[in-house]
Amino acid sequence: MRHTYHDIECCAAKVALDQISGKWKPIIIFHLSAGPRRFSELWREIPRVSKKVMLEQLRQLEAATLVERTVHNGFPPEVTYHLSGKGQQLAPILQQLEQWALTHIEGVVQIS
Amino acid sequence: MRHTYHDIECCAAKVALDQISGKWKPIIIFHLSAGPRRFSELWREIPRVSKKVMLEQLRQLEAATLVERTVHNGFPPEVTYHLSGKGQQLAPILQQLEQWALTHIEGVVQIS
DNA sequence: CGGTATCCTTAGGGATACTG
DNA sequence: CAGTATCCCTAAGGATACCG
Repeated sequence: MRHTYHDIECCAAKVALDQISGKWKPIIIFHLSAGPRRFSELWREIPRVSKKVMLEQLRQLEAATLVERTVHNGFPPEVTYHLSGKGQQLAPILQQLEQWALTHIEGVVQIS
Repeated sequence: MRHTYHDIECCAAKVALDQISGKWKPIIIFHLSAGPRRFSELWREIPRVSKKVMLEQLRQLEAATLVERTVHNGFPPEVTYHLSGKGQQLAPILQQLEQWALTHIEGVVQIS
Protein backbone atom coordinates (compact mmCIF):
# COMPACT_ATOMS: atom_id res chain seq x y z
CA MET A 1 0.00 0.00 0.00
CA ARG A 2 1.41 3.38 -1.00
CA HIS A 3 0.69 6.29 1.25
CA THR A 4 0.24 9.71 -0.15
CA TYR A 5 2.09 12.68 1.19
CA HIS A 6 -1.22 13.91 2.47
CA ASP A 7 -1.97 10.76 4.43
CA ILE A 8 1.39 10.76 6.07
CA GLU A 9 1.37 14.42 6.86
CA CYS A 10 -2.14 14.60 8.15
CA CYS A 11 -3.08 11.40 9.65
CA ALA A 12 -0.92 8.45 10.53
CA ALA A 13 -4.08 6.84 11.85
CA LYS A 14 -5.29 6.65 8.28
CA VAL A 15 -2.25 4.64 7.32
CA ALA A 16 -2.96 2.29 10.21
CA LEU A 17 -6.59 1.97 9.28
CA ASP A 18 -5.64 1.15 5.72
CA GLN A 19 -3.77 -1.88 6.96
CA ILE A 20 -6.76 -3.29 8.78
CA SER A 21 -9.49 -2.19 6.44
CA GLY A 22 -10.99 -4.68 4.11
CA LYS A 23 -14.20 -6.55 4.51
CA TRP A 24 -12.81 -9.45 6.52
CA LYS A 25 -9.54 -8.29 8.07
CA PRO A 26 -10.89 -7.17 11.45
CA ILE A 27 -12.69 -10.47 11.85
CA ILE A 28 -9.59 -12.41 10.90
CA ILE A 29 -7.56 -10.45 13.41
CA PHE A 30 -10.24 -11.06 16.01
CA HIS A 31 -10.03 -14.80 15.57
CA LEU A 32 -6.27 -14.92 15.36
CA SER A 33 -5.99 -12.90 18.55
CA ALA A 34 -7.37 -15.97 20.29
CA GLY A 35 -4.48 -18.04 18.99
CA PRO A 36 -3.02 -19.53 15.82
CA ARG A 37 -5.37 -21.09 13.32
CA ARG A 38 -4.92 -23.29 10.34
CA PHE A 39 -6.42 -22.07 7.14
CA SER A 40 -9.34 -24.44 7.18
CA GLU A 41 -10.17 -23.65 10.81
CA LEU A 42 -10.21 -19.97 10.13
CA TRP A 43 -12.29 -20.53 7.07
CA ARG A 44 -14.82 -22.53 9.02
CA GLU A 45 -14.96 -19.86 11.72
CA ILE A 46 -15.67 -17.20 9.15
CA PRO A 47 -18.38 -18.48 6.90
CA ARG A 48 -19.52 -16.60 3.83
CA VAL A 49 -16.09 -15.61 2.60
CA SER A 50 -14.92 -17.28 -0.51
CA LYS A 51 -11.64 -19.11 -0.17
CA LYS A 52 -10.09 -16.79 -2.70
CA VAL A 53 -11.01 -13.64 -0.83
CA MET A 54 -9.99 -15.16 2.49
CA LEU A 55 -6.56 -15.84 1.02
CA GLU A 56 -6.31 -12.35 -0.37
CA GLN A 57 -7.08 -10.81 2.99
CA LEU A 58 -4.54 -13.04 4.69
CA ARG A 59 -1.92 -12.18 2.10
CA GLN A 60 -2.53 -8.49 2.66
CA LEU A 61 -2.25 -8.92 6.40
CA GLU A 62 1.02 -10.76 5.82
CA ALA A 63 2.25 -8.02 3.55
CA ALA A 64 1.53 -5.55 6.33
CA THR A 65 3.38 -7.90 8.70
CA LEU A 66 0.39 -8.15 10.97
CA VAL A 67 0.07 -11.87 10.44
CA GLU A 68 2.63 -14.58 9.96
CA ARG A 69 2.26 -17.82 8.07
CA THR A 70 3.83 -21.10 9.02
CA VAL A 71 4.02 -24.14 6.77
CA HIS A 72 4.25 -27.43 8.62
CA ASN A 73 5.63 -30.24 6.54
CA GLY A 74 3.69 -33.43 6.05
CA PHE A 75 0.61 -34.68 4.44
CA PRO A 76 -2.09 -33.52 4.31
CA PRO A 77 -0.65 -30.01 4.09
CA GLU A 78 -0.90 -27.90 7.21
CA VAL A 79 -0.51 -24.15 7.28
CA THR A 80 -1.11 -22.00 10.30
CA TYR A 81 -1.53 -18.28 10.67
CA HIS A 82 -0.80 -16.24 13.76
CA LEU A 83 -0.55 -12.62 14.80
CA SER A 84 2.89 -11.04 14.68
CA GLY A 85 4.13 -8.84 17.50
CA LYS A 86 2.88 -5.86 15.61
CA GLY A 87 -0.48 -7.52 15.28
CA GLN A 88 -0.65 -8.34 18.94
CA GLN A 89 0.07 -4.77 19.88
CA LEU A 90 -2.91 -3.78 17.83
CA ALA A 91 -5.22 -5.98 19.86
CA PRO A 92 -5.68 -3.68 22.86
CA ILE A 93 -6.48 -0.80 20.57
CA LEU A 94 -9.09 -2.86 18.81
CA GLN A 95 -10.51 -3.77 22.19
CA GLN A 96 -10.95 -0.10 22.99
CA LEU A 97 -12.62 0.38 19.66
CA GLU A 98 -14.86 -2.51 20.59
CA GLN A 99 -15.70 -0.89 23.89
CA TRP A 100 -16.42 2.36 22.12
CA ALA A 101 -18.75 0.55 19.75
CA LEU A 102 -20.53 -1.15 22.62
CA THR A 103 -21.23 2.14 24.36
CA HIS A 104 -22.06 4.22 21.32
CA ILE A 105 -23.46 2.10 18.57
CA GLU A 106 -27.02 0.97 18.84
CA GLY A 107 -27.68 -2.70 18.35
CA VAL A 108 -24.15 -3.77 19.13
CA VAL A 109 -24.14 -6.08 22.08
CA GLN A 110 -21.51 -8.15 23.69
CA ILE A 111 -21.72 -11.91 23.36
CA SER A 112 -19.22 -12.95 25.97
CA MET B 1 -24.92 0.53 7.49
CA ARG B 2 -26.45 -2.81 8.37
CA HIS B 3 -24.43 -5.12 10.51
CA THR B 4 -24.61 -8.81 9.99
CA TYR B 5 -25.19 -11.22 12.79
CA HIS B 6 -21.65 -12.34 12.30
CA ASP B 7 -20.17 -8.89 12.67
CA ILE B 8 -22.05 -8.22 15.84
CA GLU B 9 -21.34 -11.57 17.34
CA CYS B 10 -17.71 -11.73 16.47
CA CYS B 11 -16.30 -8.36 16.39
CA ALA B 12 -17.81 -5.11 17.57
CA ALA B 13 -14.58 -3.48 16.49
CA LYS B 14 -15.56 -4.23 12.92
CA VAL B 15 -18.77 -2.30 13.38
CA ALA B 16 -16.76 0.62 14.73
CA LEU B 17 -14.29 0.44 11.88
CA ASP B 18 -17.11 0.44 9.38
CA GLN B 19 -18.20 3.81 10.69
CA ILE B 20 -14.82 5.39 10.13
CA SER B 21 -13.80 3.57 7.02
CA GLY B 22 -14.03 5.34 3.73
CA LYS B 23 -11.29 7.01 1.85
CA TRP B 24 -11.56 10.40 3.54
CA LYS B 25 -13.31 9.86 6.85
CA PRO B 26 -10.23 9.50 9.04
CA ILE B 27 -8.79 12.66 7.58
CA ILE B 28 -12.02 14.54 8.08
CA ILE B 29 -12.15 13.38 11.69
CA PHE B 30 -8.55 14.40 12.10
CA HIS B 31 -9.25 17.93 10.98
CA LEU B 32 -12.49 18.27 12.89
CA SER B 33 -10.80 17.10 16.05
CA ALA B 34 -8.92 20.38 15.94
CA GLY B 35 -12.21 22.29 16.02
CA PRO B 36 -15.28 23.06 13.94
CA ARG B 37 -14.87 23.81 10.28
CA ARG B 38 -17.07 25.21 7.63
CA PHE B 39 -17.48 23.17 4.53
CA SER B 40 -15.23 25.28 2.39
CA GLU B 41 -12.46 25.34 5.01
CA LEU B 42 -12.53 21.60 5.33
CA TRP B 43 -12.53 21.24 1.60
CA ARG B 44 -9.52 23.49 1.28
CA GLU B 45 -7.69 21.55 3.98
CA ILE B 46 -8.33 18.30 2.19
CA PRO B 47 -7.42 18.81 -1.42
CA ARG B 48 -8.02 16.16 -4.05
CA VAL B 49 -11.46 15.16 -2.89
CA SER B 50 -14.30 16.13 -5.11
CA LYS B 51 -16.96 18.21 -3.48
CA LYS B 52 -19.49 15.47 -4.07
CA VAL B 53 -17.46 12.80 -2.33
CA MET B 54 -16.58 15.13 0.50
CA LEU B 55 -20.28 15.70 1.08
CA GLU B 56 -20.98 11.99 0.94
CA GLN B 57 -18.37 11.25 3.55
CA LEU B 58 -19.70 13.99 5.79
CA ARG B 59 -23.25 12.71 5.38
CA GLN B 60 -22.13 9.25 6.37
CA LEU B 61 -20.33 10.58 9.41
CA GLU B 62 -23.48 12.45 10.32
CA ALA B 63 -25.56 9.33 9.86
CA ALA B 64 -23.22 7.57 12.27
CA THR B 65 -23.63 10.54 14.63
CA LEU B 66 -19.91 11.12 14.69
CA VAL B 67 -20.23 14.57 13.21
CA GLU B 68 -22.84 17.26 13.61
CA ARG B 69 -23.84 19.90 11.13
CA THR B 70 -24.88 23.44 11.97
CA VAL B 71 -26.51 25.81 9.54
CA HIS B 72 -25.94 29.47 10.33
CA ASN B 73 -28.52 31.74 8.75
CA GLY B 74 -27.43 34.55 6.50
CA PHE B 75 -25.88 35.12 3.17
CA PRO B 76 -23.62 33.78 1.88
CA PRO B 77 -24.63 30.46 3.39
CA GLU B 78 -22.49 29.19 6.25
CA VAL B 79 -22.49 25.63 7.43
CA THR B 80 -20.13 24.25 10.01
CA TYR B 81 -19.28 20.71 10.97
CA HIS B 82 -18.00 19.55 14.32
CA LEU B 83 -17.37 16.29 16.15
CA SER B 84 -20.15 14.99 18.36
CA GLY B 85 -19.41 13.62 21.82
CA LYS B 86 -19.22 10.19 20.32
CA GLY B 87 -16.74 11.49 17.77
CA GLN B 88 -14.63 13.15 20.43
CA GLN B 89 -14.42 9.97 22.41
CA LEU B 90 -13.02 8.31 19.36
CA ALA B 91 -10.14 10.76 19.17
CA PRO B 92 -7.90 9.21 21.86
CA ILE B 93 -8.31 5.81 20.27
CA LEU B 94 -7.28 7.20 16.92
CA GLN B 95 -4.29 8.77 18.60
CA GLN B 96 -3.21 5.39 19.85
CA LEU B 97 -3.64 4.01 16.39
CA GLU B 98 -1.48 6.85 15.20
CA GLN B 99 1.18 6.00 17.73
CA TRP B 100 1.02 2.38 16.70
CA ALA B 101 1.48 3.39 13.08
CA LEU B 102 4.43 5.58 13.96
CA THR B 103 6.22 2.77 15.74
CA HIS B 104 5.37 -0.06 13.37
CA ILE B 105 4.85 1.23 9.91
CA GLU B 106 7.85 2.10 7.86
CA GLY B 107 7.88 5.49 6.23
CA VAL B 108 5.32 6.99 8.56
CA VAL B 109 6.79 9.93 10.37
CA GLN B 110 5.36 12.53 12.61
CA ILE B 111 5.05 16.07 11.33
CA SER B 112 4.42 17.91 14.56
C1' DC C 1 -5.60 -29.42 2.67
C1' DG C 2 -4.24 -25.25 0.97
C1' DG C 3 -4.07 -22.73 -2.97
C1' DT C 4 -4.80 -20.87 -8.21
C1' DA C 5 -7.33 -19.52 -12.19
C1' DT C 6 -11.42 -17.42 -14.36
C1' DC C 7 -14.98 -14.78 -14.81
C1' DC C 8 -18.43 -11.61 -13.26
C1' DT C 9 -20.84 -7.86 -10.43
C1' DT C 10 -21.21 -3.83 -7.82
C1' DA C 11 -20.37 -0.18 -4.69
C1' DG C 12 -17.26 3.49 -3.96
C1' DG C 13 -15.20 7.04 -5.61
C1' DG C 14 -13.86 10.72 -9.30
C1' DA C 15 -14.86 14.75 -12.89
C1' DT C 16 -17.61 18.21 -14.18
C1' DA C 17 -21.37 21.22 -14.68
C1' DC C 18 -25.24 23.33 -12.63
C1' DT C 19 -28.35 25.76 -8.80
C1' DG C 20 -30.49 28.48 -4.72
C1' DC D 1 -21.05 29.17 -0.26
C1' DA D 2 -22.99 24.85 0.08
C1' DG D 3 -25.09 21.50 -2.28
C1' DT D 4 -27.23 18.46 -6.55
C1' DA D 5 -27.16 16.05 -10.78
C1' DT D 6 -24.80 13.21 -14.30
C1' DC D 7 -21.90 10.25 -16.06
C1' DC D 8 -17.98 7.30 -15.74
C1' DC D 9 -14.56 3.90 -14.19
C1' DT D 10 -11.82 0.96 -11.48
C1' DA D 11 -10.66 -1.95 -7.65
C1' DA D 12 -12.65 -4.99 -4.23
C1' DG D 13 -15.13 -8.68 -3.57
C1' DG D 14 -17.95 -12.98 -4.88
C1' DA D 15 -18.85 -17.82 -7.38
C1' DT D 16 -17.04 -21.66 -9.11
C1' DA D 17 -13.95 -24.98 -10.84
C1' DC D 18 -9.58 -26.96 -10.86
C1' DC D 19 -4.65 -28.51 -9.02
C1' DG D 20 -0.49 -30.62 -6.29
